[in-house]
Amino acid sequence: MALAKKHSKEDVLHHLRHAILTQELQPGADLDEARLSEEWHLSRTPLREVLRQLAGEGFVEIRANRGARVAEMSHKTLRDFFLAAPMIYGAILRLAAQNATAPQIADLKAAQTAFKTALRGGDIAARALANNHFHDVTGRMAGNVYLLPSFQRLLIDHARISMTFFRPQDAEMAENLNAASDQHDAIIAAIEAGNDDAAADLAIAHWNLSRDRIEQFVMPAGLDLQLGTGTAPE
Amino acid sequence: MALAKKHSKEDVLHHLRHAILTQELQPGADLDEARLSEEWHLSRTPLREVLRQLAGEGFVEIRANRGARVAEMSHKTLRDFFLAAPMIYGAILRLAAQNATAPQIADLKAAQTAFKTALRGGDIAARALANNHFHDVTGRMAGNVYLLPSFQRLLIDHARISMTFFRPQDAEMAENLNAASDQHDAIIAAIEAGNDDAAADLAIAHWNLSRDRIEQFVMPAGLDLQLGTGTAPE
DNA sequence: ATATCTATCATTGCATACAATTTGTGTACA
DNA sequence: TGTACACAAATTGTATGCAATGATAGATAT
Repeated sequence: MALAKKHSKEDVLHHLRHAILTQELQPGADLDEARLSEEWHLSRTPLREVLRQLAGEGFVEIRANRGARVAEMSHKTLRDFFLAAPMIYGAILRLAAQNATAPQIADLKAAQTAFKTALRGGDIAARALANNHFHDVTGRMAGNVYLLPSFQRLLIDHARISMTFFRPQDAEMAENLNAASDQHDAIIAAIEAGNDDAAADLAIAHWNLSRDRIEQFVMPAGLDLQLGTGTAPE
Repeated sequence: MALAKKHSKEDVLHHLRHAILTQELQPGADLDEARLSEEWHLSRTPLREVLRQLAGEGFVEIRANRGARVAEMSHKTLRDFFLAAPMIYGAILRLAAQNATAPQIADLKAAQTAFKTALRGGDIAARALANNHFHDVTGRMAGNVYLLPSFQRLLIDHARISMTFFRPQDAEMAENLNAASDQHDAIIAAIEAGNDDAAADLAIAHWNLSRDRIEQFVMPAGLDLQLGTGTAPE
């Protein structure tokens, strides 16, 4: 897996980021320096620096003398998330519509194409990563150094939350995803037209859709069975 | 200066943060690993980790194979700053008013007392640090993990911009500072009363005041002399 | 005189060895 | 049986030496 000698530090960074975004490494998972350094054929010194950098980006948390763990997610996290997301994302998309350059718009379209491909492909992790990349591009379009740090953290947990709350069997959820894809298309159109009001509105709508998806999961319709009986009531 | 063996890593962190906030270390200044490690009696390994951590917090920038520098500030920075600040800070103060606990309010009052003392003391750097601490406390009151990263970056450059654009001789600027102090008092009152609308409004007003102070500096009234003559016109 | 190539120097990056801290386990004693 | 203490093991933190990379200056050729 990890034989390339040259950029192995970057490789670890990318791998860990992906693994955390896709929940291959779950929140709270222990990141052992010694194990990782063996696994990636890298000494502990640069590996510790990688973990420090990931901590700065919000992927992991480091406690003194107690090592690194994948950043936790709690109930409070969800609330904080949906409180902050519409505002930050609205601002990002508004600025993106104002400032996007032609090559950036090309990037965004490519990201959306990849997202649609991933949608058809059915690999949940690939979807989450593609979606993450789409939004990441909008962040760079906005180009505001003060907004970016919060936005990036939102994107991390957006991916993780999606992975947590996604039920592949559910038809309603599939429909929801198609709606999300359509919104991406609308977002691209608004940005390309430089219509910042429309872009900001779409941001809100997009996050509301996410919220609906999660509400479906957190507060499902009650099971139509009584515990311990194994038969439907009445 | 640095003889305590025990927490020297933390010491370096604090020192560098302060030095950067007060512009003792100016934007773009080179941070040499070897020099710092001698100066603080610490080997290069932990010192590099300190620099990595500061990079994550937005104090410094690291370029591969080319070392660390104090984070730059450009013209664009100022624009980005005043674009993002009212929104983020408004949100922070709104949440602070909703969520502040009694001990946090006590902290905030203590911070404001210290700020007033610093105002009278006349040490510009001390003022900037005291002001920074006041706002930092409001950030913790808000307690939203997604908003905090952007807020902290705003605070870093708020301190640095203040240090850059402050003219101690100017009477108008002294008056402006008193107004800022009064706003701090009003902010405390709004938070203590749990009045989130008022807190959010005060946030906007507070940043507008900052903007006025900087506009005075960036766009001063033209000098009443003609270049090259040495005499007043007319 | 200018430009380019090369050799040397300074600085950063990585690996290994060692020290310190924390965690886990066993045992003695109430 | 439960608690406290002490020792052992595992893991993190730090120091130092060496390798690799980028900057600088000098020499040579055009």
